Amino acid sequence: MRLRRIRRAELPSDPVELARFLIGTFLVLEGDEGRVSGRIVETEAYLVGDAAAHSFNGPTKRNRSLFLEHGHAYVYFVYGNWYCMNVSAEAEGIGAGVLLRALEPIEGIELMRRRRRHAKPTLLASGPGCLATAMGIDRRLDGIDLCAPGKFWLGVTKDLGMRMPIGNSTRIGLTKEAHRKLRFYLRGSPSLSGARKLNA
DNA sequence: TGCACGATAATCT
DNA sequence: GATTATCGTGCAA
Repeated sequence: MRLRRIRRAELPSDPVELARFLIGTFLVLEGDEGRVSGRIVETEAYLVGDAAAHSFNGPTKRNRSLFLEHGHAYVYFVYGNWYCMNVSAEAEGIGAGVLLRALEPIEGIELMRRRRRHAKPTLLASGPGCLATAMGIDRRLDGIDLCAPGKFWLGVTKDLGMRMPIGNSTRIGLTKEAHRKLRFYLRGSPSLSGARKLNA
């Protein structure tokens, strides 16, 4: 599969549009242990003025990457055990992001399997914490420009723009703003997280 | 104190 | 097989 780096001008600078756009694109990390990549199949948008968004209360040391120009990585540590990542989703200075929740492993499946132990191949990166573990994403990647030359980037194939069956549901694991339907997923993907009825 | 989580166990169909 | 309950873990507010 031939992947090329995405250009920032191709990325929507609106969280909902970006969340939809990223479905079917690829996340690539050329790490010390090898290259891993996967097709993004599940995302969630976190908006300006959204009480569930990490950026809601303004920039802090932790969340400042959310305020970078769209297309940068925001990596954070949660629940004492896992990392999760967002793609920043607005103009510089505006805090919003798209959480990457699941991807279908493409390259480096053996490496992902080692990191994740016993998971089934399709489920190696099913869930935001699993995704980061399988890919080998950690704090060192926070703030990286995913559109710039480097080892961590967003890729697309020739069929960028092909229509895909994208589903929409409520976001997972929230108490605030739980009713908003800001989760997007590739219908029929075997790698989705979340309850069955959310993936209809 | 409360999480943008995940694994295991318990409790269903 | 599928959904629901519980709990550990470290850090920011």
